[in-house]
Formats: sequence, C-alpha cells, structure tokens
Amino acid sequence: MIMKIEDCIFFQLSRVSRAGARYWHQRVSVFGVTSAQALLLLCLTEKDAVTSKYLGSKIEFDSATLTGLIDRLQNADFLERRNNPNDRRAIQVCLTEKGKATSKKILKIVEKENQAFLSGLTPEEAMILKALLKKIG
Amino acid sequence: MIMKIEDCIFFQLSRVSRAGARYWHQRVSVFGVTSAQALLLLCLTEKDAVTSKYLGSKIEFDSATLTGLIDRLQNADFLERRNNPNDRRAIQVCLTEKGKATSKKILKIVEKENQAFLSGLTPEEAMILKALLKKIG
DNA sequence: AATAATTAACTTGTATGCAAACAATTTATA
DNA sequence: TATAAATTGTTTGCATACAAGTTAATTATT
Repeated sequence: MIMKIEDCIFFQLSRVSRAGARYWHQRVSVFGVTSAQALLLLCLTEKDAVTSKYLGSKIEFDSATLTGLIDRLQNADFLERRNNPNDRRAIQVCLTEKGKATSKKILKIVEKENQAFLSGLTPEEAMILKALLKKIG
Repeated sequence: MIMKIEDCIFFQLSRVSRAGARYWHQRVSVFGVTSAQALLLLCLTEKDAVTSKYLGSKIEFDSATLTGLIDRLQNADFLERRNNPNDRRAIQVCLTEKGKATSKKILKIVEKENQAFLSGLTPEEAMILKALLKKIG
C-alpha cells in the first residue's frame, strides 16, 4: 500500500523513456530528424516500400501518429508516398535517396549510442533489461 | 552493426512506456484524470503544498509540461495554485478536497495495477526490471 | 543602494501519441 | 450482383513533451 512514485513502473518507464528520447534526439538531430523519425527510418532500412499498416505493426505506432510522422518525413524529402497498385486504399512508403543516405548514417551509430545510453549498467544488466522489456507487451 | 529495431533500447523504452501509459490511463480515467495527471496527484500525496520546481525535480517533468499539467488539474478542481509567502516568484501547488479524495483512490490501486501490468514477468523479474530502470538516469 | 546575475514560472511553437470519427476501397455475404 | 462488413489511411481534438524565449522576483556584486 505504501507505494512511492519512484517504485511505480508507469512512472519509471515514462521517466527513462523520456530520458532515452532526449538522448537519442540529441544524437540524430544533426541528421535533421527527431528521435521518432529516426526510428521510422531505421525501420525502413530493414524493409522498404511498405504500407503504413506494416509500419504500425512493426513499431506499434497509432495510425494517426504514423500519418503525421510520414507527413513530416515526406515534407523533408526523406521518403515519399507511392500508390499501391494492388490496393488503392494502401500507400507504399519509400525512402528517397536522401532518406537512404540518412538512414544508413543512423544505422551506423545506433549500436554505439545504445551502449552509451546504458553505460550506467554492466553489459549483463543491459542485456537483461532489453530482454525484460521485450517480454512485456 | 546489424541492429534490428527490436534491439534498440530507445525503441523498446518508447514502446513499453507507451503501453504502460495506455494501460495506466485506462485504470485512472474513471477518476477523471489522465495517466500523467494521476502520477502528479500521486506525487502530491507524498508531499502537498510544493512548488512547481519541486515537482519538476521529483517527477522530472519540464517546467512547460508542468505548467500545462497543473493548469488542467486546476481547471478540473483537483488542485489550486497558492501564493508562496516566502518567494513571490514561486507557487504552492495544493490539493483540493476533491484532489485529496481522488489521489487516495489512485494510491489504493497503484500497487495492484503495477503487478497486473507486469504479470507477464515473474515477481523476481519485475523487481529486477524496476531496479535496472531506477539505475538509469 | 544601484546594477548585474540568477531563478521560478509562464508562453510560444513544434512534435509526438492516442481516441474517435471519417472517406475511399476492398472483401464477404446474402 | 447488390449490399453489408471490414479495412486502410486520414482528419480532428486533446494531452503530453521539450526547446527557446519572456516576465517578475530574488540574490549577488559592485
């Protein structure tokens, strides 16, 4: 019954997630993208020319959030929407040349920045943390 | 170098934090508050009549975010701003009767909801996760 | 005391994040 | 095949989040 705010998982997740987003944003802002935009570009290096629905299932973003993210990345010429010939409801999200170049740069630093952000933990603790987070949801 | 999005700590933290916020929001929305507002009210059960600066250091919210949060909680009559006699720049954030009653209700469920949200983990794993999150930042 | 530097909170502008409602299209079913 | 149901993506409205700049008040320095 005596639960301090520091022991509340919802608070701790929010706190650390925000700290991570701030840190990650600082690293990728030199490429002209935000932290969420960088994650979306990373996603597209794994598989290009995908639907918004696919992206939603992959990074678990709401469709409305994705519309906005795709809008801003498209306006900044990192990607483009193409018509899907098989389904005129769907779109194809495709990286532009600028988007490909930028996502490669992000891919190059992501592992190092993961370690840097978790430098307060031992490598074993970092592995455990990632495994536990993966197990939730 | 081959880092999939599922192995990126920034993505995992964002994903699980959002899932937690959605879950927590569902539980506290019956009290008329959002997930962030519920955390702020919890914070005030520990110590009432505090400055915005104190709240910022306690839950690590930006001052601009806090102004908005306090605004909305004040408009819904959960708390009020009082003048601080010692420092006319500062405010005193004080729970109203409605705020006290509501924060007590939230305090009553927070432990159970913590366990429910982490039901996919063993109690040991849940403890380890909380300890590791606490260690970051 | 007069001025400079600092501080607390607020304002502004932009980007998530999500619920709910919507339009266009496709699929299922009568 | 005509219509109902489901699906894809967008729009709208609201609530975080945060950087940068502002105002009023306090503290430090000359």
